[in-house]
Amino acid sequence: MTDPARGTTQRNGTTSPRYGNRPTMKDVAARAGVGLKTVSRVVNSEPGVTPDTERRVQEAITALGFRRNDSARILRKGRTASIGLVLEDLADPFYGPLSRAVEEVARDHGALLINGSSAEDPAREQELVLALCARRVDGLVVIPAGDDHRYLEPEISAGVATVFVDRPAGRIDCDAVLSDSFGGARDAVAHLIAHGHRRIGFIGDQPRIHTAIERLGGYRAAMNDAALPVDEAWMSLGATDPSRVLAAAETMLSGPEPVTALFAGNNRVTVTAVRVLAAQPGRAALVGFDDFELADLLSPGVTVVAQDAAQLGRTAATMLFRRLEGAGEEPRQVVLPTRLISRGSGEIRPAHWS
Amino acid sequence: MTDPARGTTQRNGTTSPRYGNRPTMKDVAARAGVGLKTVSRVVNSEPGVTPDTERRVQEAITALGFRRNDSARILRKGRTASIGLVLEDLADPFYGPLSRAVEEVARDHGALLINGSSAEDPAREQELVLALCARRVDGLVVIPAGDDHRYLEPEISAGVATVFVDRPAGRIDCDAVLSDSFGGARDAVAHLIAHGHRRIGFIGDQPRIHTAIERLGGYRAAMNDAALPVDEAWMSLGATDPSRVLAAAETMLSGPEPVTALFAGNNRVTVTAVRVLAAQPGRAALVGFDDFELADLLSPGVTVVAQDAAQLGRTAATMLFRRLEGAGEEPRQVVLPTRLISRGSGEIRPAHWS
DNA sequence: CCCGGATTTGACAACGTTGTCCAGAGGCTA
DNA sequence: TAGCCTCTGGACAACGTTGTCAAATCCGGG
Repeated sequence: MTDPARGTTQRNGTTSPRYGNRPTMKDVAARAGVGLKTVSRVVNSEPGVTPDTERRVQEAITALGFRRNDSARILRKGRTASIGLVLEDLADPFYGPLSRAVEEVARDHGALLINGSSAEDPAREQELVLALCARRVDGLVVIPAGDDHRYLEPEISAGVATVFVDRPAGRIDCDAVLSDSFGGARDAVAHLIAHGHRRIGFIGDQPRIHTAIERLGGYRAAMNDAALPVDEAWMSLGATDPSRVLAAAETMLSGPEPVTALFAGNNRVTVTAVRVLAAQPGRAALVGFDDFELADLLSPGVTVVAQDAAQLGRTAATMLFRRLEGAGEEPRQVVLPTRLISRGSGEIRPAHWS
Repeated sequence: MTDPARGTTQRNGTTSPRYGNRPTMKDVAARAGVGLKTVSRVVNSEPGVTPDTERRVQEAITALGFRRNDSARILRKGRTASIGLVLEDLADPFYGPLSRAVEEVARDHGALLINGSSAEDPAREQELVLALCARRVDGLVVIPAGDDHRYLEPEISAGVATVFVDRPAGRIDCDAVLSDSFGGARDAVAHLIAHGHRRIGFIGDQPRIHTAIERLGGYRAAMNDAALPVDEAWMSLGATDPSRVLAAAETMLSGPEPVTALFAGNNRVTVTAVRVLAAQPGRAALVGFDDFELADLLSPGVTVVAQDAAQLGRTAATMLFRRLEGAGEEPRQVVLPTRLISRGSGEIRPAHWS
């Protein structure tokens, strides 16, 4: 036995398929009584094969249950027709539609999608990205967890098309598709101010994350535009697990001068905030970043700054394939607008996003 | 030029990396002044290399930006360390956690996950599955759209470990992990009957889909157990897009003898039903199959039959890897229980699932 | 009936890696 | 110092496919 990783018995010259030892073009060729290359031609629908020969080959393929081994094909051709998507957590309702949109664009280009969750851990992000590069994916869509992506430089200059989404790349110059976090946050807080709120709290993601900082900036800008003071105690950045958010919200909502409104920095924070406020007697107002299902059916409805996750994914994937098709332009940054969907009580209820 | 698919210029004997023409172990070996196999040994941390030699190789690897080509490795070793997951729609909140759970188990086994959405189209399911087989994934987790999977027979007997989830395979004998749709549905409807309802409507997925039939069966069983008559007009199976569900619900809720309660066959139906009922003056009761975020904060809270999507995925992936590790047992079918979470007004509100 | 050109076919190398196996260097014992 | 053993390193084939190129075959026209 020459290779213990393969089937139970070594090849013995017959063409019968064996468990774990799939038939190859060579087997098909032998069975059809033709040359190896002729099988390849039939499999790839290349011209120059007589109908009679083709029939014989097709019969052999069916009889043996042959299926082309794409690993070998990929090795030979140099393109894998697959792209990688690294995001934070596939289970998060924000990333599902994004992922699906990327997949749809990939499909239009005949590519498969390899998916990985970084769990917001920079080391795991890097590990995943490099594993994908070793697989020689043609391109990468990355929602970064870390803030230093110099490790990607050799890959990119070796031709791996790369687009960052939701957050820009750190310390390298690279394509990116972002939402207007700053503008969206400013709109959200301005909305609260317009409704008479003066003491407004912001609960956001960890300060390591770009969008968290941008949204905090938008919050500050809106308060500043309205000449309102900002108390340090009104701003809380950190993990988005329910316990942390709950604690932060309760602190802001208690004390001698509690906030009268909360601005939640992303969908997970918003959901926890909804729960906290539902349990409070004198309900504070709430605006959340990211829309979510049934937000309009809660009472009161939750006003949100909506970003179109699917559009983010679609745009990124489209940029990626354009780059793969050869355009060697400078890296671009695309910023998509957000949309304030007002659902405060007494206001009209617009249709749910999408 | 021997191969136009590769870089802009043919290899010329130097070892410098070139755009689209990555360095190989051969290049590293030349630069480090060692043999090819020695580089392989260093890359794979195999024993039998002196520290000095190893250092020289490592330097060459770094200098050239070498990264092992896993396509070649896969071809040689016969295992891809990747599994495929074919589901209906990654954007559906039911599949996100499931997918994540599969990924997590795969990760524990050092495997990557290739993801594809069938869009509930049997042809697309087959196309995806076969594309994954051509990539020689080690295993497949399939949420089937079609009902005839004989096309998978050659693949399975060639060693592709396959587990079906949520719905059983059609016309082949194969591992499957299911939720107790029948029992869950019966519990749901029994719950409504216990609360005094006599005319109960069921809106479910297309009759082609196994779970839809099972849940309809559970509905019938519960009605039958209570000796209640069932009107044909109370049962509607079909696509789960909002317009169809809306029409079905409105028909059931109108007329001389409207239903007083609805049982929704899955999460998408439930969401639409919530909207319909919210717009109705005399609110009918609602129980839904599948739990959803914030179901408890709607008023009234929505009682659901919860299935643990993550647990489905985890179980399936675990079975898959066990099979890969060699156990050649008979195909097994695992049925996971569902859990009725009662949230009707006036009742206690248990914590949200998970 | 034979020649020229077009068409069909197959032998062979290459893609980049890993498994096998052998050669050479170095150390130890007798 | 011969003989043996261990350790390190490298040559080579193989994985299954596709691109190149040349050989074989066929056809019609002169």
